[in-house]
Amino acid sequence: MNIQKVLEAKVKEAVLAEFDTELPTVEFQPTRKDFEGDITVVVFPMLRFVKGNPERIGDQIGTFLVKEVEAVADFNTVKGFLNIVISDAFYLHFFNSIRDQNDYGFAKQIGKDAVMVEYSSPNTNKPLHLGHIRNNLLGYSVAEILKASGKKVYKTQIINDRGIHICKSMLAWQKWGNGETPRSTGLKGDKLVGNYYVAFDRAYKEEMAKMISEGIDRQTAEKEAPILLEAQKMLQQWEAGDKEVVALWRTMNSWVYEGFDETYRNLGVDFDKLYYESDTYLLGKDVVADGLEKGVFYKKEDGSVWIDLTDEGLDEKIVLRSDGTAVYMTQDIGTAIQRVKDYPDIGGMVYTVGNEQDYHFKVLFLILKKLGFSWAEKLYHLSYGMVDLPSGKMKSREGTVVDADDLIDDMTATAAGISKELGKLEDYSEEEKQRLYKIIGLGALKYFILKVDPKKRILFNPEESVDFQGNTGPFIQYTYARIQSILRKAHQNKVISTAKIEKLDKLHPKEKELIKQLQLFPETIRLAAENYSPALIANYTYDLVKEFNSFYQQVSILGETDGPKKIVRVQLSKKVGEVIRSAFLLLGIEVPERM
RNA sequence: GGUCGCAUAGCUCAGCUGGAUAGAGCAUCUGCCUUCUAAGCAGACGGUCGCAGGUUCGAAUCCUGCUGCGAUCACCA
Repeated sequence: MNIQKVLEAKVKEAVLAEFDTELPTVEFQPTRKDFEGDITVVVFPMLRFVKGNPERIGDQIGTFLVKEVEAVADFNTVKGFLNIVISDAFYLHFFNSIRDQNDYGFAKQIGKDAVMVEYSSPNTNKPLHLGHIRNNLLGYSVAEILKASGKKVYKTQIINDRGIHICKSMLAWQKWGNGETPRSTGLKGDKLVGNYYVAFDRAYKEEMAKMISEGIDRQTAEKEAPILLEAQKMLQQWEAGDKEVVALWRTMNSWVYEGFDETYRNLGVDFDKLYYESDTYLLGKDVVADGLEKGVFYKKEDGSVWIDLTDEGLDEKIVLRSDGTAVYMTQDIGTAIQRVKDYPDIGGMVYTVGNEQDYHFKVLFLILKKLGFSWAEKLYHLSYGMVDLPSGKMKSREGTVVDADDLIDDMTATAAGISKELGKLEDYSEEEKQRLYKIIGLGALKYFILKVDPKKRILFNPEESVDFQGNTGPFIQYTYARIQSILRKAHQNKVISTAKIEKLDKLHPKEKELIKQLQLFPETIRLAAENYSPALIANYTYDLVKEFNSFYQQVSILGETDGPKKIVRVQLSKKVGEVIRSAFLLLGIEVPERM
């Protein structure tokens, strides 16, 4: 039972008994560190209903609570703040109640509705970079958090496997590739294809420069450079099903997929269902026809179809070109509907896409609502800020990107360097070491990205490597490893006991703080799910870990001579370890047994 | 120009539906490894919460205006 709920009822009771007044709500906050107490009732808001001196009101309520509520041991009132001291027995009892819950903090499945979470969704013409990493980590983590909050989740992505971008790579490969393959070059498939995308761009720019020097204006040059026209022609051939073009497209995409799979595997993300744009790009047109009949859309004289969103403070938006072909919006409408057809239990969707597309999703969701789909109310654009470099935006064509694979390797190498310096793992095999370095390196990277509020942009400076000390993934992993070390020793010394210690003289203040922090875990998961924010989980875990390290420093665990106390401390350490592990699982970060 | 987002310590970030003296980490400086892992702990230093108004008993938090940064406003994706 939640202590705050109990107190809320009792405070209301107290006010009714003492002042003959009914309170609508009671405001609580955790007691600040500088005061004695665990939970604080703010008296000020009551003054609207109860006349009098806040300090005296607080005292009266406090006296009532001490008398009526077993868990309330003491209180003090400072100005308008009634600080309530909760008994050690209550915390100990609470701890015992969660001690054996393996899935502590995770909600049971609520309702039948599933959520589909889309993330990653790359173009297939170039390798993944740091921006994609943020996207993947966010999407994956939010999916896990939603699961932990009791939702059924389908992870998905739509792979942008067709369009002018891939034709550019294909064309360049055709021209200058000499039949190169990942196998013949030893290059990762996505890297190989990406190189040709860059090669295309270089040639394109050269042609433009030449045209401009011949007196053609820039705009015309941009549109009419021969190589671009050639790529556009290739796209038309693809759409017409030209055998040779389609075969090349298949081959090059398959190279890219192999590369992507490797990166996803390294990153530790996965998907339940893949959608390909080549399958979905024609979807949505029939829906537009429906919407026309319903009057959601209207047709202009030239035959193009639009929606008027000026009433909602937006613009008019095209949903079908005058030649009857689909635009991006059309596809997205069709794809959303297709997904619900594929998974009828979907009650909502989350789109993990950068904030540059805020407007697009606002419009998309509005259209789907206007079309009357029940699930349209539960669509969420998980919009996140760009990852910028000190030099500005990352641009793949200009080679100013932080490559995903390289970054993962760098982080692993840094972890290896630090680890070797500390030299605590001499008895590990080389294989075990490599595995550990990767866990730590990835832990540093993932935590670095996920601890920041998704909507804020991230500045990544490749010169300054990501920290491994302080508020970082490795710090938290280190604490976990420390706990495991204690548990191993406790096991050897047979201090592990399943006995529930219900009575102790007194909890150490640090023990009490730890239990209080543990208590917050379920609520933190709920909040993180509600706000689609892994950052809340990261911050929670950091606070927990800081509290534990302080406890570890001040209080002897295995050195404690009092038997029951020692058992509680070991059990508490174990539980903290479990919560760290659970929380990090939600962030997609592994924890090591040693480091 | 219209719309949306962001602005907190030198740097990177917390700060829940408004509540007590605005918190961490990094960096700088002090201590602490013959006791459970020093990737740690304890402490010092560091703030006009972008600016100006407003609402309120009370504002970093809510409202308005302004400034700065970013994004977006295609029969592109």
